[in-house]
Amino acid sequence: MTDHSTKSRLILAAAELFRMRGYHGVGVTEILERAKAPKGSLYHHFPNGKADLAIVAAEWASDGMVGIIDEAFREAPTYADGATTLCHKLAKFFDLSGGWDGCPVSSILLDGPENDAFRAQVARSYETWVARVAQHGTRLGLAPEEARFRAETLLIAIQGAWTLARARKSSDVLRGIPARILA
Amino acid sequence: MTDHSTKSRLILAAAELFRMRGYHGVGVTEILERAKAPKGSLYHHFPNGKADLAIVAAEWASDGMVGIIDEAFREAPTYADGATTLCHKLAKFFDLSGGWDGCPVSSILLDGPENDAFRAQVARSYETWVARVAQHGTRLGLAPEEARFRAETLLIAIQGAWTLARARKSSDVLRGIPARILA
DNA sequence: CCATGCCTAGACCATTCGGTCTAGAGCGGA
DNA sequence: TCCGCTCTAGACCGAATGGTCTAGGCATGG
Repeated sequence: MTDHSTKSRLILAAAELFRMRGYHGVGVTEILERAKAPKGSLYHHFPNGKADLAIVAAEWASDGMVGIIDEAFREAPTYADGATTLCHKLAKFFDLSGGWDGCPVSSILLDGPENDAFRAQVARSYETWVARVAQHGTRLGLAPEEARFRAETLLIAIQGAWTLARARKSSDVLRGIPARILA
Repeated sequence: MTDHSTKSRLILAAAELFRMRGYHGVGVTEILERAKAPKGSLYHHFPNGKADLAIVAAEWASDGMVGIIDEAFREAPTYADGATTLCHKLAKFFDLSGGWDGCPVSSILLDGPENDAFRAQVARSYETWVARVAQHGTRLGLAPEEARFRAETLLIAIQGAWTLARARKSSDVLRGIPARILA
């Protein structure tokens, strides 16, 4: 995905646009324009068109989130430190996007076709994120059960805060999460 | 809105459909079919068409949420009891919808046109809900500041849990909120 | 130096989109 | 009775939608 191949450009463009306006809010031609690719390329790389592309874009975005989680926890001395860093990193990411973007993963959920493949993809992403945060938690000394419980709480709060942040056009609520759930 | 006028039917149909598939995921003709109304009626009652209707539907849904909040807290002996009842009521509502619906308010946010009126409407709804929960909190003995803080935490958690519930097709996570934030 | 893939290119298509417009039903008041 | 107004009714419109299809560029391997 770091390369500049047509396929990569399509995935990147799709992820960016979907997280701004959701699956149905973005037209295929708009994705093509942003990726500077013709229609033929899209349907060559993604035979099922928009739906295929959306799933792959969501997977890519989900992997990105895993990367951010790892970064946040890598040098954290405690679980609370890691969680706090994560919230701040996400707030920064939100600010960079102009205070509007959502995560492509849930954008697809809320907006995509009533397709079980879409729903399942989102569920899988959540599970991956929770597992990853929990893994860092146990590494940092939490009991496995407690780590899992706290990881899920953290991700629930992040998801809710992100939505509120969009409504308010302010990332403050993301930065405020640690004060709420790490008391 | 309890009446069966054409206008009411339009609002209800729009709210139901938007919360299932978001603003762009629903066509005007589909709303018309569900409401059993012709196009002329829509553009008579809502001169700006779909956008107007969406705002009004979101307002209506927001009022419904306020009603649920009041119901949950009306006979609650403590804030924690009220918050717990609220989570269970919402979980039941989620189950009734077949485990798929989101709230129309945030569906519009994530999906609607990049229109500031839409964003502002969502922000207003959140503020109303937080204020209402906080009001019940102070009535039940919390200090105003603490009530506001805990109300916001509760609504953040509900928002996040709702999204996760949709992904998992299970309302369990909504019922589990009290155990996470009322510790 | 041509043959054989992969990939790009974009014209083209049917369908659906949100929205406009004219016509008239139905009703309350003069 | 007939006017005037609100609301219903749906034909109709241009634009945009997602998707298909044929043609050709261009590299690689014989």
